[in-house]
Formats: sequence, C-alpha cells, structure tokens
Amino acid sequence: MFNHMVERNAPALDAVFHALSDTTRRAMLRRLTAGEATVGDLAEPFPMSLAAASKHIRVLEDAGLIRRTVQGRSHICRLEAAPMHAGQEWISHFQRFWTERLDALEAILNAEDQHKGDHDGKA
Amino acid sequence: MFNHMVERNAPALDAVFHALSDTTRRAMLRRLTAGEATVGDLAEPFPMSLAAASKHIRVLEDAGLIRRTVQGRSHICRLEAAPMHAGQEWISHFQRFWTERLDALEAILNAEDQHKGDHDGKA
DNA sequence: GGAATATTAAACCAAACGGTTGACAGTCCC
DNA sequence: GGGACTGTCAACCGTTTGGTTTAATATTCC
Repeated sequence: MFNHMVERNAPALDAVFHALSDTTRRAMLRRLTAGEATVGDLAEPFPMSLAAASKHIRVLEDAGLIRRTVQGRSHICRLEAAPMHAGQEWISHFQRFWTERLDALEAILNAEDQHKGDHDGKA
Repeated sequence: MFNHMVERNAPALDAVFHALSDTTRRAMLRRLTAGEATVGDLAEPFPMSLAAASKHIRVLEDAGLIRRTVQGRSHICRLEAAPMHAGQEWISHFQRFWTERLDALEAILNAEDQHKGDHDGKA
C-alpha cells in the first residue's frame, strides 16, 4: 500500500521542502497570496538587506514556487503554488499515522472513562 | 481569510520542513511506516556510514518525527507522524491557488472549445 | 546626459550540512 | 574478563546557507 510511494521526483521535493523550511520564505509566500508583489515589496517587511531578501526569492523561484516577470526596472513576482502539491501529497501518505494515534488515544480515554464508570459508579 | 495564518510555531515548521527536505530522511520515514526499526535497520539501505545515517535519524528525532526507545544495545525507532500535520496544514492554505489555476486553465480550454463550436472554421 | 530607483552580482563571513574516519561506551554472550 | 555487536561522539572536510557590504546593471524621470 505504501510501496507505491516511490518518490518519482525526489529533487523537486527536496527543493520545495527546503524552500518551505525558512520562516522568511514562508512569509513571502503568504504575502503573495494577497496578490503579486515586486522584489522590493516582498523584502520590505524584513529586517535584512534587499540583497538577502533577493536571495530568498531566488530560492523560491528555483523551487518553482514563484514566477517572475520583469517590467521595466521592477521584477514582479507571482505565487506559483502548484509545486506544493507534491509536498502535500507526500505528507498525505502519513496522515493515517497521526489520525490512527489520535484514534488510539481516544480509545484509551474512552476505556478509562468506562473503567471509572464501572468502579466509581458502583463501589 | 489568510491573515489568520500567522504561523503560531515557526521553529517547529522550520524543523519539520527541513527534516523532510532530504531524500534519505524521507526514505527513512517511509521505511518506518512498515513498522519500527533499529538505527541499523534504517541505515542499512543507504550507501553511507552508520554515523552519517545516525545523524539523519537525529535530525528526524529533533523534528519530532521519530521517537526512540533504547532496548539493550539497539535503539528502536518509531514513526511519530503528528508534526507533519502542521506542515500539511500550512500547505493546505495554498491549495486553492493551484486548484484555481487548474480551474482557470479548464475554463480557458472550455472557452476555446466553445469558440470553435461557434464559428468552427475561424474568425 | 545625469540623478534617482529597482534589482542583481560579487566578494566575503560565520554557521550549518552531509559526509568521512577513528575512538569510545553500553550490552550481550562465551 | 574478553570479544563481538550496536550505536554515538568528536574531529575534520568540502559545500551550502543566510547574511553582510560594496559595486554594477537596467530603467525611468527631469
């Protein structure tokens, strides 16, 4: 059942997860959900040099999460969320493992309640 | 609608995404879906030293994705998928952006089909 | 042409990464 | 006790990362 999950495109997954592993970059992506933005726009909220922010944007671009079009002197960036799909799908194969544990926990709690009911109520 | 997504626990997300950004570590996690395994078991498929594999396992452990119990001389590892949930949820906020694009594409294709149907030959 | 604007490039730095090797520490078993 | 076994630790190495600063490159405006 899990053998099918053979990771067809590991390098892309590496790049996407790596891009997402930084708070600044995640914030930039969130920002882009509100609409396109220039490099300057994306950099503005962060207490780092423009050059540093530009590098972060490059990482996002390399992971395919941003598309850039140059318009005059400003580079406008758009969200390209599609590559996240692969990441989400990879994780989704593990979903049953945390829901299973939650179900098990619930079962244990229910059993304990049951037990308490047996004793407390009667004795 | 997206303003609510303020990243309550950024460091944990950093750690999870970083842990997932390596092919070897993802393979180890997949391996663990088949059941618990020792450090040696997890290391065995990879053409690297045991020490290197041990470091990867440490990264997974630090991200909370693995729980380890020492039994005699062997360290047995179990999958702890729960922290992936946060990652999945973060990504899920972007889901509409790639489905939207797919829908838009579909709409364009439909419109083109429509157009073809209207004046068939050309305009 | 020249100044201001928007962004990347290049050189540098410290820290982290992914790997190695060799030494060490528990544990099991004779 | 003495090996074999399982695993970590420490030191090291080369590369990448995330940041800086100081140019350099386009572009727009006057």
